[in-house]
Amino acid sequence: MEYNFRKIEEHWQNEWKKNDVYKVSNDSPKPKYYVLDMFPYPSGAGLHVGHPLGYIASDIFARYKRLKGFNVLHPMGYDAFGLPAEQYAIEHGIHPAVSTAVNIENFRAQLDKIGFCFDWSREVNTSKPEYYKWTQWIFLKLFKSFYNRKSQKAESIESLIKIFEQEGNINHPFPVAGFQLPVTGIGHESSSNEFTSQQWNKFDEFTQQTILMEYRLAYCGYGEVNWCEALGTVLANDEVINGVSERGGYPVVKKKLRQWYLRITEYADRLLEGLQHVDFSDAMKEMQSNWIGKSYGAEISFEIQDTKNKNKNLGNEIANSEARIPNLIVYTTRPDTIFGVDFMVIAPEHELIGRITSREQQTVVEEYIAYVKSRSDRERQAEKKISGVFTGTYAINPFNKREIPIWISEYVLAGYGTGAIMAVPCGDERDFKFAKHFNIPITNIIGEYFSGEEANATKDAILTNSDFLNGVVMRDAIGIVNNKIEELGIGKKKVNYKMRDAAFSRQRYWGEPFPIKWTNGIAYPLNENELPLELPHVDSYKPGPEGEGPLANIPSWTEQHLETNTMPGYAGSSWYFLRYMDPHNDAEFCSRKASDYWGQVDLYIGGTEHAVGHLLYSRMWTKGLYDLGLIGHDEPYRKLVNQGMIQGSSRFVYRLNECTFSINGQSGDAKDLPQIFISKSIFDGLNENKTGLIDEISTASTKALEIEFRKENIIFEFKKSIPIHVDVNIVDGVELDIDAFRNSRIEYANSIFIFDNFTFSTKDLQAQVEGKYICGTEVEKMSKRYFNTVNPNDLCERYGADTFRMYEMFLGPVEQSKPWDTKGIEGVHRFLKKLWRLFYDEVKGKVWNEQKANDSELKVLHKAIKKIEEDTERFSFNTGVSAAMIAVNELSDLKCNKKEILERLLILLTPYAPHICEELWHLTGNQATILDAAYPKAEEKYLIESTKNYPIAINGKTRAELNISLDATQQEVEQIVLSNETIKKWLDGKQPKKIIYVKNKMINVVI
RNA sequence: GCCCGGAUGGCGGAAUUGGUAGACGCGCCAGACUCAAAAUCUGGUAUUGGCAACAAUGUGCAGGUUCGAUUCCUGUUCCGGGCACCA
Repeated sequence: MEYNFRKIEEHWQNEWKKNDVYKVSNDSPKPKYYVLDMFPYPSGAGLHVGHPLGYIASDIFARYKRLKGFNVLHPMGYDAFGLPAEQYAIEHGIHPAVSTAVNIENFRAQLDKIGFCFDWSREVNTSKPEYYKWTQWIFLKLFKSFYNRKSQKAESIESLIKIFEQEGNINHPFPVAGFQLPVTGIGHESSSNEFTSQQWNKFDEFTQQTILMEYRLAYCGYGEVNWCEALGTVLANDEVINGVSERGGYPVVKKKLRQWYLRITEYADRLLEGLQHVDFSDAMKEMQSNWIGKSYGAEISFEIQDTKNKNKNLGNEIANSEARIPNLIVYTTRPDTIFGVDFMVIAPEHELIGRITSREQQTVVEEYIAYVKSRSDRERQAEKKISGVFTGTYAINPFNKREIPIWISEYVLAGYGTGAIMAVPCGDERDFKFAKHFNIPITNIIGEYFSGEEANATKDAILTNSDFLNGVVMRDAIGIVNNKIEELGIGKKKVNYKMRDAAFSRQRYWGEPFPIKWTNGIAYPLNENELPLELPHVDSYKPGPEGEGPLANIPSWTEQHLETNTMPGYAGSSWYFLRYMDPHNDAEFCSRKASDYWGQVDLYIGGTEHAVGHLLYSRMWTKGLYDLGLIGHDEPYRKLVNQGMIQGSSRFVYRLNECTFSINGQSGDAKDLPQIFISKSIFDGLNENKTGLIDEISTASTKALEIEFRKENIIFEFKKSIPIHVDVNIVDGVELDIDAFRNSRIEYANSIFIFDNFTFSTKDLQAQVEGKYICGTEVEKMSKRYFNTVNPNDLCERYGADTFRMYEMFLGPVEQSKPWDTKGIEGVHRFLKKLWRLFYDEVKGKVWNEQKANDSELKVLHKAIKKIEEDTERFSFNTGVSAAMIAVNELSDLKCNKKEILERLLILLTPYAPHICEELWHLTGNQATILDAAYPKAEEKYLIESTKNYPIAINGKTRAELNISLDATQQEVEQIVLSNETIKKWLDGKQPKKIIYVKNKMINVVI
């Protein structure tokens, strides 16, 4: 009886489906456990072997937890809105809903073959109205809320209105300090952004709503987008390459557009603090806290020398209001360096530029700003070339009244701090390089800590050239300066965050519509009973007139004054883990009962690429929903495991290029020439300029062509050889399947292959030649365009899902990135066959029996239980698989076919290889499914050892091995060791300095 | 440029807390079974020298701490992920 994996897997997949074995109830006496995979986008390319890595890991863990007696939720669904479907629609005219549905169907078929234990009755799809109704609903909740800094939580906007009616905004200032109240003429100073209750009550509705918008958690503002005039559309960052559009190569500039935002900055502190209560890797926590970027510093105000007005003919045309230029406010984390400031740098977007640029500098400044407009933030930061322009104007250091030139440079970003920095070249590398480049004199305030060759960002130096700070250690000076600037009223201490509010709108079609109507410039929410606001049908996916989304082209939409933006990809994925708990509820997004039962996701598996995007947004949504009392926990994920990427291992063939040939002196047409490929080692030889190689290649090619054309007197020449990607699926290891290659494309049909020893294969001669065509290899991203994708279904077809699952795990630690190589899968397949043979022999048939197990067999079993359980618990699935292999090898060696042992081994393996285990479980007489078997317990009594083979090292280098009792004392050990021949030889009659004996580890003799 | 990872035999990887570097698997070599092949089984396999015993070298590179470092520290190179509109 053979291991017929195809039959077994099909049988059990049907059986499990028929019996709804993966259906999970929200009502169970068992403890709950929630295992979640990161939400997949159903891409048209389908799954390759990299995708299921995390799903297999989570599946193993979910099955393991179920065996351990938990009620396990393990759902799957689709993050179905997204740019690729819309792009596909633009190119092929197929509605995104249609292509998405097709993709989902393929995706599902692929997943089903792998045998996952997903509860498909809970499937969600973010692009379905019954799902996005609730995305819109939550958006409205955020729209109707503000962040109360006093109570440190989200509260309803109604309660804020009440506060304004009673006390104005004295206790609740605008979240963005720079906000300017609209001038309403109702007894209000435009320079202040405080208002009283009386003022509030007199404001007209527009003013009131404009003010409230500044507080809402979901709000409308203005932001910059990548605008491509030629395409008339807004582009995503990855559609822009080096400042031009990916499609067409048209120029892209930044443009301000009305945008929706989420006020995630209000949650910065709580997002930071929450990291202390979740089980994420330190690297992940670090990435998130760096992204939030909380820093402590000071805002310092510098007066600006009014050179512009000074230079002008002071006439009466200068209105009073324009006469005084406001101060330049900089944010610094190092106020201690105030006397080392040699220049100021302001962002090219800085609002003061227009007012402070001197006439002489006008042209260069304008040119520079135009240049920067075409550059992305990332390009600006990554740029090694130093650039900038002087404004022609000086700021005044408030402490020593020194004149400080104000420069503009792209390395200062408008979005961070105040968009202006005080540059201290002796202490900051970037400032240092800038000063060197523009020959700005450098003041040294840190004495010998500054070499003059590079900046030194130390806080330990004793300050010099620093007026009242001379002799003070920098670290201490920070506080002194902070107090001083507050005392003098020239600045204040300031906590700053790098994180910005999250842009929450896209000028696209394929996303959730905003449930918002605009009337007289005021955004009004739709009523809850009007939800879902369904995405209307469109005929064209072209952008609207002013770069708005395609919805702006639909009269029935614009007539109702509905918002024309749609929500971004992360809207639906910010809360999907809650919908899985209660997926069919049409009265609520998720009942409180369901979310209280399931609570946090206990295990979340996904890639680090989501480290700061999805993970922060979903954490913020969770906190918002928690504040509003809609759920009972404020962190979505208790534990996060990051899976590594599976890279592709590409294969190359090496084609001769620019070939010419002649027959009997008559030159031939290049298109008649078969393509000629040289093996990797010959190609490498060419690159190393090995002598004579070209002749040998030409000779071999000529011979091959003579056979191919059945003619003689052929002269052949080529110029060079280039590597070409070849489909990895027709390469066995590095050996090309020549027939498959010839059949893959018409132009390859009569290819000629030249092997390492210069024998060759033509189409006709092939059978007579002994030789292998060896391909080159390279690790690249797994992608269709490199022909290195491997479809999991092909592997399931050839080896079975159980083999595929185990092999994916066996490749290495889940967290690590590694290249895929199909070659090793045979070993895992052999292991499963070996497991099968412990039960059934091809010749003898049934070999398992009901005999009593002996001690050595029990020892193998319990060792395996302990190891596999530990490894599974710590997500070390690769060593878990290897422990299973060891157990099967040892039981085979012991010729153990005893049900008493094997049955428990099956339970251990069923999370990894569910089909074969279920089959054997039933074949050995069990009626119920193995899915709910009880996980075996490792019993220590079978594992206790009395002696150990100790490595005996001389000066740390192992020289001998000795079996010594585990309860030996130091004296006993020394005696045994010193009487050993090998050790004596090394000691050479001398006394050892020391003998280190670490119980159960090792012994080291120090000479 | 900034932030976060990674690097160990021909290959994927193991070594869980500073304690025998290379478990397990692939590949390769040799052998058994077989008319033959496949499958299966047995043995070997880091490198160099040696018939062997054994010795030297060895965890990207250069240093350091330690009786002892793949593991800790400093510096450095290369590769991967992210950097706010890919998902």
